[in-house]
Amino acid sequence: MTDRRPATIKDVAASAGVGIATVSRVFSGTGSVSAATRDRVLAAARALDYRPSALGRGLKLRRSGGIGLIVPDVTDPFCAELVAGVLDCARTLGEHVIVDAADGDPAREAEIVERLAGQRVGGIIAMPAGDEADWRGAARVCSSVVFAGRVLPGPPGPPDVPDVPSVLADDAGGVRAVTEYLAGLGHRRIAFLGAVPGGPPRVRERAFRAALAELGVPVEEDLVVAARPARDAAYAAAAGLLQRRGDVTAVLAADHLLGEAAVLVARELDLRVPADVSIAMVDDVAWAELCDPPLTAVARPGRDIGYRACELVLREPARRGRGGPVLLPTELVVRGSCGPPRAQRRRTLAG
Amino acid sequence: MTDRRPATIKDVAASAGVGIATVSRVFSGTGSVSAATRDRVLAAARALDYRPSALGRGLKLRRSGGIGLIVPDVTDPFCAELVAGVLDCARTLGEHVIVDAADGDPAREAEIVERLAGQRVGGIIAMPAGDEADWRGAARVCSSVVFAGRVLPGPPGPPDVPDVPSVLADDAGGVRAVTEYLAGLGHRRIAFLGAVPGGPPRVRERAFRAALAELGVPVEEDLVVAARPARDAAYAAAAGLLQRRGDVTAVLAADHLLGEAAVLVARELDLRVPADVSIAMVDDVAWAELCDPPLTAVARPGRDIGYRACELVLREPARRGRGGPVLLPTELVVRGSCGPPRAQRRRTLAG
DNA sequence: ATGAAAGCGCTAACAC
DNA sequence: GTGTTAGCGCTTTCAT
Repeated sequence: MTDRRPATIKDVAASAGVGIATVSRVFSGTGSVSAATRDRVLAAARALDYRPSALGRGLKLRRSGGIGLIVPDVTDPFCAELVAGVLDCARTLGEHVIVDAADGDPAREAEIVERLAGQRVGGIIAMPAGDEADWRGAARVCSSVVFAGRVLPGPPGPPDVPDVPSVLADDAGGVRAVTEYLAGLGHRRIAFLGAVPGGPPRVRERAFRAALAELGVPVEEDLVVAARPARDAAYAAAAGLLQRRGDVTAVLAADHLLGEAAVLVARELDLRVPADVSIAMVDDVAWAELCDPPLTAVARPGRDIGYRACELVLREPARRGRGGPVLLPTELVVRGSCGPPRAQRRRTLAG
Repeated sequence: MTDRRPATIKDVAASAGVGIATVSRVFSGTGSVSAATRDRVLAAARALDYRPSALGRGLKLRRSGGIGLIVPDVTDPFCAELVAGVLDCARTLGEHVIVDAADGDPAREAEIVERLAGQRVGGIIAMPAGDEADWRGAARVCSSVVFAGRVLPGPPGPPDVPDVPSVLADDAGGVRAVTEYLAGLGHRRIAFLGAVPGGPPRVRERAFRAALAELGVPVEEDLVVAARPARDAAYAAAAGLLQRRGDVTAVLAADHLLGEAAVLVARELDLRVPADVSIAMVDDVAWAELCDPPLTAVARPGRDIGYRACELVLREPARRGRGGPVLLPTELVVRGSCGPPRAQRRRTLAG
């Protein structure tokens, strides 16, 4: 059984006794073909197991179609949801998706963009790791780029990269909601476990401060800590915080890694949740519901973000980022990890 | 600023004052070019922001390169790890990966295969949902297909689809290890929460039975239950089991959905873990460590499986599935959710 | 070492 | 309605 090469349009044309243009018309749906001819062509194609080559078509049309998707890490639950959303939308629209993970490394991200450009993808969706400089070139390389779930780091005020639209979760709204919830429970010494400066723009931290200010609760700088986005750093930050300030009654973690760290440290310190400390976090990952007590969290619509971004990149390549980022609503999922604050407490790590 | 079309090899040739063949040679590394000429070409290319079109190259070479990856669900932690592994390997080898999710639907899976074939990918890696019939055609459509992390359902004995290699976790070994561990703790009434018949071949269940038999522990049919792969079905199965048989001292869940259900049901029934029931599961997902007590689990090397599958599909398209599936070792991660059995117990769901 | 030319499989004008 | 033809951007003999 020799592995013969795939049938081409020419084979089908010959076998059906028609010209190749007719075959093309049948498969691309363009032009008009008589029903009889169409049937003959279809029959021949089926017999030959013919499948139009996206390569030939793409070359002629000078675009391969398809979109590129760059995330930091496909195993991160939020990224995975976002990927799933993009896949859903692309499938609906009949496009394929080339996925790659940049692991937060701008250089690797740049390489991926380069490869995607070589593939002549129709658009790129990215949760960017690099900064403005890294993406300035990329935007030129591909007709349409959209950022999803995250924007470029940089000064708070101005837009990120000119003309790159983005679709994001309303993090500020989510953080405000959970902060108000915590304050409403009676908390006054709320700690914020956030990401390091220099990383993505700290909209969560800013929203936290703003919410506190609005509620008339003074912000204690000592309670706002930042960690690098890694498990050990997150744990260290959480441990440092909870040991240093035995009087915090609630911890708001800015992402699921930080939330995990908070839960682990609380357990290590024999702090009961929520009796001794309330814990809440951004990102409603699967374990939030499984842990004991289940964790109150701000759910970001990762799937919707991906879907929307894909729509943007595929359907509206013209309209570029006009009107600022698309903000999708978050939802505060209240579970058992937050309660009213308790009298002063002071603990240190055992051992 | 007009969005002019990308530079072609012809533009570069003209700009560098050489023939297009020379430019081709420079970029494909084939043939020999004088250093001086190479530099001129490179300079011209840089100036024009030239990037070879994978389309043109692919058409000429009659293959687009790249590989297709089909999983049931990218948000499933195991699938995500597998995807990450494939991505790692493909990146190393300079190939791109088209990913799509079939959601366990054979029809959707077939469509995806069809699309990938149209893209003329160099190979396909799949965690298959369909059965032998569905894949018989696919294998013909693409020169190299490999199954990863799962094989086709079907009769236990014979190979699955002729000539389709596969790389799998050693599930049987993992289940045997955890079963022996449980038995070693003193458990005699161990329940098995598995997948429905008709789904993937029940190697876990078979391994469980075999291990029990080997240990001289009689298998009670009543303690071996199966659920459809969905949260509600898993929960129902776990609840039914634990209520019906208040005397089980340990539960072995065949995947993380089932494990989740077991944990939730145990909590609902006010069963202390591991004092009242020990719980262990296959799949060492993130929450296993976060839940209280942390769950003992069989870790499957999802990432390695993906990596290996990618190597197989890319490097050894010739050697097709000779010597049966590649089996990668699992690891029993012992945490706090299993302990010695306790005296008889009898509980029912409150309300 | 380098250039000219022939296609790879397809679509889009343009004839008929 | 249908066939013919000219490329799309590239690799690859085959000359030079």
